[in-house]
Amino acid sequence: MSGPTGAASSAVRLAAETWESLFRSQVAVMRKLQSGPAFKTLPVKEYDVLFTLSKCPSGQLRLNEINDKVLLSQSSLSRLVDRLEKRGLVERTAAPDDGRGVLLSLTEAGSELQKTIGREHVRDIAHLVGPALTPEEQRELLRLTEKLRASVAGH
Amino acid sequence: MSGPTGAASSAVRLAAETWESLFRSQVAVMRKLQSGPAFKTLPVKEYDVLFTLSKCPSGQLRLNEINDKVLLSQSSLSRLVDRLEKRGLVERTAAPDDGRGVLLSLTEAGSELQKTIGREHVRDIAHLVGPALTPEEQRELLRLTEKLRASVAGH
DNA sequence: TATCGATACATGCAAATGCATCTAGTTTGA
DNA sequence: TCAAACTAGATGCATTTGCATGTATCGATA
Repeated sequence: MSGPTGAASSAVRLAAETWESLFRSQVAVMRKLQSGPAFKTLPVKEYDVLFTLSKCPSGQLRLNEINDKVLLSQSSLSRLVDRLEKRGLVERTAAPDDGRGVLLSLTEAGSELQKTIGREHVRDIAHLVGPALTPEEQRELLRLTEKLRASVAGH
Repeated sequence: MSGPTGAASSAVRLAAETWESLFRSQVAVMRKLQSGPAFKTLPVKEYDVLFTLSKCPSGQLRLNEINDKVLLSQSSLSRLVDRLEKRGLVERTAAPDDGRGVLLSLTEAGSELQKTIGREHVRDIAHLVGPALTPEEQRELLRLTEKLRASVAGH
């Protein structure tokens, strides 16, 4: 048996290995997904913004809310939205309650494109994840990652 | 009860939601990690290459092997290695068995820097993951993500 | 063994990204 | 109530990234 130091160190090691495994699995899956034909017309990061908007009940999100969901700097998101707007897929609106804020919403074309890519994307995901894990395992993975995300978000 | 179509669609939905949750948790954790002081001196992606080399038993890896672990195009990795080499952290060597190949290895300075950053990085991970999940949950998450990664890798 | 396709890595170049900074609007508190 | 500190988002600029392509080597086949 190791003493307290050994126990603490093994807890640290477990956390590190868990994160490493989560990260590498994300890389492996993402690599496959983004190489699919669905993302020839629109990069994954841009699709992700359309997707996030499509899932939001009000249909509108502040840029800083979107920024929380995406691994991009504030300025990069601003310019990514520029590109989406130039393509007519999203619309910027002044936030009614905050003069500094910008609300983003999907245009009709943006919504259509999201659905089109989304259908294929979801199929690709199912082909990768479905054979890898049983439904119970998927539910458990969903639960654990959601728990982790919630804990980290509440920093 | 829904018929076969309903069952299939719910399996697809579960896979999609699982992936979405895995992805968002990765984003949340990575965001925290990369904003830490450990990565002021070296970007996370560059650290990841040093780390990968440090874990490899032979101490040498082919560029294409590293490329499998990292979410970067081949050309981006090539230039990332240029930067590491310019800083004296890694060394390129011709692969003995394949005239096209390049072996990468850590220099002494690279190994030192990896250890220094790594110690702090591991601590940061433990502070994020440790409070979020019990050790059993972490082990299960590790198992599930590794199973997923292995399945996806074997395409 | 000469040829043709595939693989490993590098490089030119246009596009995307992040840092620092700017502007404008909001909140705080003396 | 007004100045100072703070927040949301945009922009200049240097760095990083990916796509397309180039060069060299490898492997299979005829």
